[in-house]
Amino acid sequence: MARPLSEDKQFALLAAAAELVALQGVGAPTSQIARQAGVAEGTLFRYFATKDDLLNQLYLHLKSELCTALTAENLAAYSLKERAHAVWNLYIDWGLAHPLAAKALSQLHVSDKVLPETRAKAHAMFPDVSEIVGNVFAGLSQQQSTAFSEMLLGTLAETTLSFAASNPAQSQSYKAAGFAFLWRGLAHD
Amino acid sequence: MARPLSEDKQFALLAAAAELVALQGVGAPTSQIARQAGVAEGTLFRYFATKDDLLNQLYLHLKSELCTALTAENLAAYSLKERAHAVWNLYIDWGLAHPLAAKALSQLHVSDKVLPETRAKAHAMFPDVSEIVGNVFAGLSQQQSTAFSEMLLGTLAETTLSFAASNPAQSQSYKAAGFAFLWRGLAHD
Amino acid sequence: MARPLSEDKQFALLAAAAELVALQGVGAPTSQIARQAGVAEGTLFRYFATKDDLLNQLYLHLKSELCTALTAENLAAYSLKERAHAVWNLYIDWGLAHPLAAKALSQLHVSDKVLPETRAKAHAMFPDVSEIVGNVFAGLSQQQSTAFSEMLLGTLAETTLSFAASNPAQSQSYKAAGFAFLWRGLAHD
Amino acid sequence: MARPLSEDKQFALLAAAAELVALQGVGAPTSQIARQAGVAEGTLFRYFATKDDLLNQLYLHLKSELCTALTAENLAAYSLKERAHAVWNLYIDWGLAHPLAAKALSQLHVSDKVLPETRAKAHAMFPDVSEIVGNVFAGLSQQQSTAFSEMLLGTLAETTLSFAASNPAQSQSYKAAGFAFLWRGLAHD
DNA sequence: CATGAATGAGGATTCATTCAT
DNA sequence: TATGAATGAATCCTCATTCAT
Repeated sequence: MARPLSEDKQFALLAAAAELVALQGVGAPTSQIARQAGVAEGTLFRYFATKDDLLNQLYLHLKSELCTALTAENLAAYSLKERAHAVWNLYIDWGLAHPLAAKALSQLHVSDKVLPETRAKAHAMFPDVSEIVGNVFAGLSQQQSTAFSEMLLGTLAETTLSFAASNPAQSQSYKAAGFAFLWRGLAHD
Repeated sequence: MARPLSEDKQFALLAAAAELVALQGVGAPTSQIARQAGVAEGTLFRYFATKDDLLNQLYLHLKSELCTALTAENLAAYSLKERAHAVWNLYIDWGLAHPLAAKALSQLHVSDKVLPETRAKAHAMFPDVSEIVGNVFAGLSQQQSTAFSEMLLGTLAETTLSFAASNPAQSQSYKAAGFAFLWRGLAHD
Repeated sequence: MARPLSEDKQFALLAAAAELVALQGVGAPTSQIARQAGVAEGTLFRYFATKDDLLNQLYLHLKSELCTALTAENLAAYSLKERAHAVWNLYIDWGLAHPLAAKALSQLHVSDKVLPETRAKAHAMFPDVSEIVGNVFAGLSQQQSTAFSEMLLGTLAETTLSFAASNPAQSQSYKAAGFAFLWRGLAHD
Repeated sequence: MARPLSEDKQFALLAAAAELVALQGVGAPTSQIARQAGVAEGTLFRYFATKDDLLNQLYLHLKSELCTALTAENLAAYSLKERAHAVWNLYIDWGLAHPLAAKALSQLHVSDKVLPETRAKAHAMFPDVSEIVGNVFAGLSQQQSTAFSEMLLGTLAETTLSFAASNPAQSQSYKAAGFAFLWRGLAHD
């Protein structure tokens, strides 16, 4: 076999895509992504069949990195609220540590280039949070309530993150405020 | 001296832009927007200097329509919570009644084509909600708390609206659930 | 109305396309065709939706020019053979007078970019030659015989033309030889 | 010293090229040809210096296969017409038996990628048919007449073959009709 | 010798904007 | 003022060919 497809290059392309998507949105040109990754434009298309494919894989890649960050600690010994709070903090901290990744993710979140299948795959990566989100809203099925709560959790975290990232001096306060809001909203205790 | 350019055409262009931005995102071609508005391609640029200008004006236009909807009723006589709930319902109902406008707005919300000045202008249109959002979060100034709460309110409403619009049969339940979540999160009573 | 779509430019594009298709085949780049026509590359796509569309329209255009050449004279007064011979000569003479057009036509003839509908439309432009092609071949229906004979006539003319064009000194001899071959082949008299 | 490159692979590449050129024209990508042949992309270029070289060798290869088919039988004992008819039938039958080869050949026939030298080499493979094509056309030298007649023979056969292949039920009738046309055209007896 | 990853020039097409009419 | 033809830079993607493994 000749040279194998380099994981380094694939990673470099994803990293370059994350950065440029964060800064320019999903309209970032493939030519710039390739240049930023240090490869020829044609090379990008050996790793990703189309630009849309790249965007979908980037979404999975970033979600998977986020997922890894969230499951870093073993929280089994803690109370529900403590676990929830720990995961919330891990999320915000991940976003603060990787602002471009977080920004790229929020761009992809609202892009119709990311297919429903991809979103489903990404969703499946995350551990079950139905315990955390808890209550069933009146008039909604268990499933509908959970999906709705999960989405609220996600958008709350994204908003909190953007405030925390914009005001580094207050980031810890926004982080705490966001969790307080969430936890009350979910009507625990 | 009266405005020399037809207000009808300006309005038609904004309406066309709203529809196409809702369906295709901010990448919707100006040529299609012009055609949908029933004017020539070049005419669009007599009403809006650039495409970015059109997008910014569209943002203001939609925000202003939303604002009008929210201030339709005189709520002075009601309690704080009743007023808040009424405004929440007016928001969701406006979104359900004008799904394309709401969708366009959420596209513009995340677009970097909409300038900070435009966002500030739009924000200034809305009445003060500091009373409604209430509490000050620990570690944040009054101003920071209010800005944060307002943003949480906005994203909550947007998320609620998207669920309500996708499940018309449950739209009332989502609307109620969203408000319940918000009100608890804001820690009133 | 602003400037109308210029017939001159459309014609220039078709002429440029004919020349470049003749010299380089249907793979001739649109950028070169536009340059040769003296217009910007984008302009080509205002006159022809796609390159394939251009090729199909070019086919019709050239066939129509050929058709015009063949029907220039009123031959009603002549015998069948005289009429056939006159048309044959008009064909070869047209090809000798417009070698690039003839060459382009033979490239398009074998290209799968030219759709069956286009071929049908072009075929319909030509006057009925069933009288000229005459006989029915054993085992074939009238319709099959005619289609077959017409095609033989066409390829014979194309071949004759290419020999005549390559040997200008003998062009009249090839022209006569080709007709002699055809007329005997068709088993008239 | 034996040839170092595998004849199997060379043959597989030619066969793959024939099929893809038949179906897609000379624009068929080398990568697809290689894949179809079961070898790596780069391997193709160890057997053929360039794509054009491959196309020229393919032309020779197919012409040689055709030539073999035409000289399969010993026809010395038959009359001129019988021999001519037999060869004609062998041609058409070969084309019906190997439709992709025949289609590829007609694509190559009109392609300017096949060099004059290649065409000359291919022509030299075929036995002399000057006896069969017979007559000298008025105004043309013996050599010119023969070349012209040979070309007419070739294009007639190609046209006949395409009709026969498209209408399998009538293929024998087209085959006979084509020969009748040719024989009369050549003005024998 | 075989492989297939890497390359980058080139191709068709789109689109915001200008300007002649 | 309204029009829409004209523009050409920019975009995504293809592909013949090279060369490291």
